[in-house]
Amino acid sequence: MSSTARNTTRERLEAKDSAILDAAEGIFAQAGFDGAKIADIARAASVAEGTVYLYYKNKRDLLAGVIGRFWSQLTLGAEAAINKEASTLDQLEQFGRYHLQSILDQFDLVSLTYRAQPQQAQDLDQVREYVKVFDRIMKQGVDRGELPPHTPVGHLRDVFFGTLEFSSRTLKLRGRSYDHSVVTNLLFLIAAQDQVKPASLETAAPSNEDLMKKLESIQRQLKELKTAK
Amino acid sequence: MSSTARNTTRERLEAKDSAILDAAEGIFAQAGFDGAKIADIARAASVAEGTVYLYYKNKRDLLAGVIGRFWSQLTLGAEAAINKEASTLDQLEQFGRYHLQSILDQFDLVSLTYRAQPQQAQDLDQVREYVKVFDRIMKQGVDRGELPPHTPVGHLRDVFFGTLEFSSRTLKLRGRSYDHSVVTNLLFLIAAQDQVKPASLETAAPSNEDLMKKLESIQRQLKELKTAK
DNA sequence: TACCAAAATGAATTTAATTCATTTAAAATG
DNA sequence: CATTTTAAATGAATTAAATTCATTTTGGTA
Repeated sequence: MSSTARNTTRERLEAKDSAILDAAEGIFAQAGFDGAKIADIARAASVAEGTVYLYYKNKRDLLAGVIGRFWSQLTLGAEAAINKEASTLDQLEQFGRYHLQSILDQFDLVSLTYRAQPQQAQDLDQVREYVKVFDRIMKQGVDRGELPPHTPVGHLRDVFFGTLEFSSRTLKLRGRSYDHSVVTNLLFLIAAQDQVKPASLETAAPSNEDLMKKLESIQRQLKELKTAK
Repeated sequence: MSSTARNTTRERLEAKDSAILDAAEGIFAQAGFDGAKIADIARAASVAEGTVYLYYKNKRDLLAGVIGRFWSQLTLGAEAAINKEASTLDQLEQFGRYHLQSILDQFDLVSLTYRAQPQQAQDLDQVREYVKVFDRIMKQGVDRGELPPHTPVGHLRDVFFGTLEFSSRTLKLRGRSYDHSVVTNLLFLIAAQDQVKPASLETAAPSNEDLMKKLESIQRQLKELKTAK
């Protein structure tokens, strides 16, 4: 067997695998897991039903293949969408925008990601890779001194992905499309957490606005007291 | 047919419906949607397979029944867990704690809620009712002046539920149990937003009415602090 | 007690995933 | 290039489980 021949064979097999994944992705997205029939997927991929089972152990495994490929591609896209020279907050904004747009575009596939208990732990490997994009941005932010050293990255990760996913559901439910204010608000929330507030300069007789600021400051302190207990 | 007899009959039917839901809840939670067999559910409920179909059109509809009941009960529990006299942030903390604890306890059922595209829009009615608990707390907060009038309730709702659900997934994934710091961190984020207003949002000069509301809020919080000691 | 209608049953049907004996195509051999 | 060997593909047969429905049972009413 020549090396050329082996390559050709492997390429042919990979092309068929791709065709099956493409077909499955379309049918799963359109019909959901239960609604998708292997017979339809096989027909769409121009192979026999039995052939699907040479590439994937069963229907669940086929779905895992589709989902895995989806998140891998998302990771590549995210890395391309983020400018590593930009400030941490800018990078988070780029990533947030990319993420929201992607999960809205491919809402049906994303929904299938979290169906039931993933049987195999490694079913979610590619999702974990994707999540690391966030972790890298945050780590860089801390290293650069743009984020405080105590930044709770783990918590913020859940805030980031949880908020964007629920926002995408809300948008879909209301039949609306990408809304940048979702990302803006989220970033504002994350940024506000570390905000250092400058002391205000006192000059003339206090206005109502000044009074309000003073009251707000008292309220802040009260809240801190309560949080502390 | 006497009214008493009719009641007895209805009660008997409702008891059977309950038995089927109980059985289904257990089997679905344990085996997932695909793994759950109607035959097993029927056996666990001590009815024939065919009987299940007198109460529910099909397997999907049965799952919807289980999920709907679950969220209805959660709504009742939430309302009991929240002290309506407490400050907005305290109520949010009570709700957040209750929510995280509940979805961790019944993680498998919660996961089934979002499986695939819900065919019927009204499949999520009970989830919507549950979400209104959050909206009511926020509305009260704005009315009382404890939250600024421009508070983006819709966005914060997605932050609240999204963060808690993703946090619960993270905790489960790592084999950990309820962690109060998740709720504390989330509340801190929400509170911080309330303190620091985005530069883009112009705030009108506060009226005396605003000042009075703020003072009333502070007074309420002081009372709570005193009671706590 | 006898009758009727509602409720329940479980065997039969249907649908769709999965298997596997057979065929076809590709690679290695000489 | 013809032959053998191995890998890949096929689709009919098998299996598993949801759903249906003809029949039986039950509870209420007269």
